[in-house]
Amino acid sequence: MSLHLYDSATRSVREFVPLRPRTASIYVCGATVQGVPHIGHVRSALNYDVLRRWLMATGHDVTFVRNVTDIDDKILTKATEAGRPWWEWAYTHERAFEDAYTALGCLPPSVLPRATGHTPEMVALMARLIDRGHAYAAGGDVYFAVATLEDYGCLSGQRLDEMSQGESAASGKRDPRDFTMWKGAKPGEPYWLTPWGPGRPGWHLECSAMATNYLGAEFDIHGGGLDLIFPHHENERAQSRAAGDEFARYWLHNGWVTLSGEKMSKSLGNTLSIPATLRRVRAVELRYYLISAHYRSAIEYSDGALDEAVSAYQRIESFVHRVRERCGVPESSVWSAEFVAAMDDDLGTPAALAAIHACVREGNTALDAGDHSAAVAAAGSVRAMTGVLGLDPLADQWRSTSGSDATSAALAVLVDQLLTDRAEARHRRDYATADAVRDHLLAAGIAVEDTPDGPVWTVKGS
RNA sequence: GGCGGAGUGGCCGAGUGGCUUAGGCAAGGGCCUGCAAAGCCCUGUACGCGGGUUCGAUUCCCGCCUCCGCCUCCA
Repeated sequence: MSLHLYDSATRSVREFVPLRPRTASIYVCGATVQGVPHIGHVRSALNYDVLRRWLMATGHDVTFVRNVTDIDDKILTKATEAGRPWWEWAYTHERAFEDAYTALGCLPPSVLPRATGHTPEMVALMARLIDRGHAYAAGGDVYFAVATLEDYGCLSGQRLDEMSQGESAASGKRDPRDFTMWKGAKPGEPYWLTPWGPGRPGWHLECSAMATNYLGAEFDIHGGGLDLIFPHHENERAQSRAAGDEFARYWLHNGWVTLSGEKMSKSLGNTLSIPATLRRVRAVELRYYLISAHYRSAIEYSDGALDEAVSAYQRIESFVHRVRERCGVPESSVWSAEFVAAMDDDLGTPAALAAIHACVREGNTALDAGDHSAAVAAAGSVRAMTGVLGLDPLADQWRSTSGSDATSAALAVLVDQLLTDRAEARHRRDYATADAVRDHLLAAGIAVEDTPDGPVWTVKGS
């Protein structure tokens, strides 16, 4: 079995065969940086991060492009409302998105292109399309003529004759279904110069131009949220195919995070921001929650479900920590066959997590039996598998930043002294004193457990 | 109107024509422990409704109900 992925274009699971062996090129639609990131945005990024990590783990050299849409109607509108320059508004939110992705453990992209930095490529693409008769300039705008592309609509399953009529009057469209590739400048708006007049990029054009600029005319995987299939991805595909590019070979789309049964979206205002969520749970726990459902399923967010995910993750984490305290740091080792099969089956993270939990149970049993080598082996596997998902409890990413090595060492001396006192109290059966020490430490955030190897203490949340 | 997705045990959430019918969380019982904690073992007996196909359907087919998404702002 090798990696199989569900391809939205063919509506089927297909074996992933990269264009060039042992490599993978991925383009993911990033955010329009108009506001604060919410957990739906992060879920999307997380899914492609898991895809990327699995490809890397299985020996692929991955080029991963995630764009930033930093010029758009909403950015201009919101910046104006806030009385700030549009570029400051965009960059502020770009930083907020990058901070969220980084906090959740997403690997940085190979390149993070901004729309505003790629207008020459967009102009070149429009020129090719106009030459080929697929696009036309009118009234300062440039439009794509959808009727000129025979299979327009095939990605999303839309039929041209069934499509509603789009924005109507006052534009220079020849056909109301044509979409805007380039918007002519209005007074006071930023603009870039083109042979057809000053203006700014339309949303679809920028992704076609940037994807092919960095990945070539044909590349492996194009990803994004389910709502991007139409019109965004349909139009990207239309532009690039009409220009003669092969474009994406596999189209992946992730499901929603819904809130109160509705899609979380900017326009509905029912969003749950990342900064707010991270005040409640740790980033790694949120990551576990968002990965615990299959990427194509909808997640109906609830505080209760998030709490359950926190407990589930802590079970894994606590096993690895117990092994570390009692047997030394387990080195990342091998994946189980079940884990590999799950990941290869369209990134089956639920089954992959089940494989991890099976390994945790085996390891706990070994630890209880005093079989340290089996426990270390299990913990090594757990580290390897959680590592692929970006959830390794001992990864640097998730290390507590609360203290330096020096303060940790100082703390250890003090705690060990208290535990020595407690051991002496227990030895003379003075359990009241022994329990008082334990309660005292617990109140300070230090949990003490008695094990066959002696007492083990951990700082909560480390 | 067109296109698409979903309804699973107390909760989250996979999956499958029957076989051991994931996994986690929560609950109850047990083991372990001075007591805890953690862990381990056991228990619940689920697939929206009505038909059909089949030896057998939660899984396939038909109809119905409910919910959700997209149809040029959206991860």
